[in-house]
Amino acid sequence: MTVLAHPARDEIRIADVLHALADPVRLRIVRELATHAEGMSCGLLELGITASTLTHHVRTLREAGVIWVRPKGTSRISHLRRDDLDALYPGLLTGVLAAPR
Amino acid sequence: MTVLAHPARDEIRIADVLHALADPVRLRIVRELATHAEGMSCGLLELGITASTLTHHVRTLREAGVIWVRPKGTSRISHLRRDDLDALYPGLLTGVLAAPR
DNA sequence: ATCAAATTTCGACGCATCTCGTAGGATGGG
DNA sequence: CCCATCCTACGAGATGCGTCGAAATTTGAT
Repeated sequence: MTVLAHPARDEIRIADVLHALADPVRLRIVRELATHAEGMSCGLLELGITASTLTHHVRTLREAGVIWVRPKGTSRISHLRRDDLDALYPGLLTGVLAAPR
Repeated sequence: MTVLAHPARDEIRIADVLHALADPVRLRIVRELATHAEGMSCGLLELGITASTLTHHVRTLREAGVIWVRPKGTSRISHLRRDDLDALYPGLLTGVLAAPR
């Protein structure tokens, strides 16, 4: 893959973001990334899924505008687009991350 | 139907709420209900769907814990569970409703 | 150049979901 | 009691989604 496509802030749509967050696996990824502001490789997470499934979820989050993904060596470093999401939907991310269940 | 089942506050799960909000039609319903604190019949909304499809969406929102539904005559009055959602996920509803797109 | 590690792509499989039409129940008015 | 209105239940069709395995790709190290 040459370049990873990310939506600009003004291209992010709330329905896509909500759909991206609605999956249990992706929600776990987002929670983990929220605790790693510097970014991290999602492949290091213990998610109980195969690598190909992880690729699918990371792409879903990226294309929805929830995370940034940049190559680093053979890995991909992901991190939350907290600034963009907070600007577009103030309180949404906070509310989701604060969820007791 | 005898009684409409609603999850108690502590039974509401974030994944269900996000899934319920992730559908365009349901998001429109939630936006409309947000402007009618006194509640309203969703059948009055111009959503471009059939009655049976509306029933499906209203049930999805109800079972996820997003709305209350109570019978009134031949209609069902729906209203947002804003207090419960704000208590569980402070900021989430605000962020969703503030969404420009 | 060769090899190993991380990730992606592709095809496929179930399962869920959104949609509708039709039929049926519940409520209120006459 | 009859009927109109609102909503629900059921079945069905089309689509979408999460998952996997196998093969291919990319990058860095030896």
